[in-house]
Amino acid sequence: MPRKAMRKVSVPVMRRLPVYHHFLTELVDRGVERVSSTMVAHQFGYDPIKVRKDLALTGAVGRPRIGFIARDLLRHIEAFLGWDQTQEAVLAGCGALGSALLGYEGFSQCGWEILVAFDNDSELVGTRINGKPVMPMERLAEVCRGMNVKVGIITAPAKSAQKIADMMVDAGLRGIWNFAPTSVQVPEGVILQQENLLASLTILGLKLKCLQSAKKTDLLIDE
Amino acid sequence: MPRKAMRKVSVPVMRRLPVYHHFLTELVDRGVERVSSTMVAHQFGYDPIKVRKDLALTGAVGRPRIGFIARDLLRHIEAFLGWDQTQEAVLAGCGALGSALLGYEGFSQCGWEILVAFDNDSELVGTRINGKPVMPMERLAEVCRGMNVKVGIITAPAKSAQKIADMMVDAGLRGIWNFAPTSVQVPEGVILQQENLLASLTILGLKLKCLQSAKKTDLLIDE
DNA sequence: TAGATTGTTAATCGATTAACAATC
DNA sequence: TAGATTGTTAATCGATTAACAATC
Repeated sequence: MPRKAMRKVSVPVMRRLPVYHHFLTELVDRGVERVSSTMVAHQFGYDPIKVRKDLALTGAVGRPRIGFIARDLLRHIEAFLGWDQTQEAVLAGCGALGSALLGYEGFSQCGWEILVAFDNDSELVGTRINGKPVMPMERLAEVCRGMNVKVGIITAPAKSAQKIADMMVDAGLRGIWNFAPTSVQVPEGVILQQENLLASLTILGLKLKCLQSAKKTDLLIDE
Repeated sequence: MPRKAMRKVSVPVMRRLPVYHHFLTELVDRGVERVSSTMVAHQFGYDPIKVRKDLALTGAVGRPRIGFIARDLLRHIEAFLGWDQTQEAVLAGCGALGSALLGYEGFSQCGWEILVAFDNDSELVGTRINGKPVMPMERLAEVCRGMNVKVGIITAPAKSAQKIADMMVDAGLRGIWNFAPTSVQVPEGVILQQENLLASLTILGLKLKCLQSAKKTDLLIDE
């Protein structure tokens, strides 16, 4: 096992690494064997030094003048992001968004698998959505404990989000990914990842407005 | 019209304001009339000074000892985020995720409306999904120009994302919100907002791993 | 070799946090 | 009034950027 550097990892870095990974995968698929930080940086308009530091975090080692071996770099990023290990989750709320996530093929790319979905709708319970069994909400704790799952995804309406989060915490889940457009409270020791689609759309709208009328508007910094 | 402060707005601020807005809306619905930065900060575990600065950006003015009038603050946030004006978009790719977005009620909260959806599937063309008409992809440019729409949402598979983005640019769109898990190139002057679900899930996984084995793991900074 | 790229150490820049006067 | 909260100005902290020696 390679010696891991004990360095701090910021959220921005964690957001960039998956993006690099995707780009590198495309390059490898096209037969490219060697990549440089400069090449990656240019693709995304980043500073090459920033990219080099990001990549260094993963433990990948490049060679001066040559750069990185693309496949090797990919493996390092995967190991760093935990994509080389299987991670399991359950999902609560089988509406349109929940169903979409149940069929999202991207998850398997990074080692995640949704094992079971839960819903209160008796029409759905017992069926399968994209191959995943749908069970009644009241079995959540039992199933999660039985399968030793630690992550739950909430794709239910806003008004039931807190109740579901409470059930998940009671079921021993330690990480919750919330798509419901509402703030949810979890106790200390439980990680809450809030997905905020409205924020993304709002940022797009603001950047656009800024671009269109450069005089009166506020300056926007992009990531 | 209130005098607007010409201050820089960072992406983190733009992400926090919608969250504050949601919380404040809940408070107002419960009959609360006055809120303080401290109250908001406590809800999200933020520094009160940070919240105060964020709120100050919107132009809202509070009173010492009293705080802000909740309704007034909401209006300022809405105006600042552009949520008080109608913004229109089209969507390309009516798969599970696209359909989910077409029915996402959150958009109307912040003034956005998806006018039309596009898809290549002749089974879908001519139907309506959640009330939105589905049209063939080749009509994209014509419809966008006719309706003067400037924002497009890509919810198509990764492999067709670039082609759709090119079509959108050709159709005169100035902002693209891409859900396809692939990097898309757009010319200068077009805003690209990349939605990266895998990054969010990866961050959750990393935080969880960090929490569980605090000794060997790297330090993670949360937002 | 020459030149490009890595990786590290220092400098900059900006966001967050602290300190404090003003005010209701 | 006393005390809490605002808003502003200064200090800190951390991420990004720059500089540069090492190396293939």
